[in-house]
Amino acid sequence: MFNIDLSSRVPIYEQLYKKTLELAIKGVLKENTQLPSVRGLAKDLGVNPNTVSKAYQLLERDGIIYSVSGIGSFIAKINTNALMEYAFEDFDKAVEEALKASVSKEELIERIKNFKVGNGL
Amino acid sequence: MFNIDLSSRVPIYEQLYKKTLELAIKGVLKENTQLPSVRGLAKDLGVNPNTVSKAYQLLERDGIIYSVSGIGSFIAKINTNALMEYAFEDFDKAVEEALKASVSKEELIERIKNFKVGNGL
DNA sequence: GAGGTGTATTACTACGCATAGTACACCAAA
DNA sequence: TTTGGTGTACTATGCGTAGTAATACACCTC
Repeated sequence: MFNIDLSSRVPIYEQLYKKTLELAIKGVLKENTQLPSVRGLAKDLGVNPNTVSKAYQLLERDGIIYSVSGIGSFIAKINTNALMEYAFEDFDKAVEEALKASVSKEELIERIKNFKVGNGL
Repeated sequence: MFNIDLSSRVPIYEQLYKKTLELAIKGVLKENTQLPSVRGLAKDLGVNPNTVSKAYQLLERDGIIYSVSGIGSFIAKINTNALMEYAFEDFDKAVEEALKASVSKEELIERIKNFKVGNGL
């Protein structure tokens, strides 16, 4: 559920943040669903509890989850539109870069149409 | 010509790499065009010569430029198709991520059509 | 009380980016 | 030949961030 890439240059806590957010957007994790405990998830992933804690704190700061001391962490009431905007964040940047590199909108659209999932790497 | 953002979290040498490649793709820098000298560009940008050197060495490794000791660095013979593939690298990643986050291709295409340059930040 | 939860703190290590300084080999032009 | 510019190489250092390690505390449930 929370696959992360330890060898990636993207920080672990950031991967956890994104993954959780992604699952929330997709609806896999619904409101009030309890997340794995800080220590439990850390053990599962083979990372330090502090790292998981950091991800959870960022998620709470941004209103994606809420944490209750002594109880656990849970998915918060979700504003779908706001979350969707987040989902477009990296996409917009990439589009901007491509356009600056003199790639036309039509080319980008064509590329999306022909896009096969699993191209990566 | 070589605007870079010193406060960005993207390494300077990587910004230089991308910027040079972008200019090569756009045709602003044509084959055999001489690039600024390592020391000269470093002074202009207010960075260390080693940093510029690193960018140039990566560019040479990837066949974007060629360097001649005692002379300078120049834009190499360009395989436009290959360079174009590079231009799509980040874009493809972003599309992949968006699709994984259950955003439809149609939504992405619509977003590109409505995209206004200068959205960023 | 025991054991689970989130939270906070301090110290430490590891790594990559960047700087600083120096040195060498090469080439072109005065 | 000398001078000054070029790329290249090397070592050392500083610095910020990520991550680990080890505690400790407060809270809740059973």
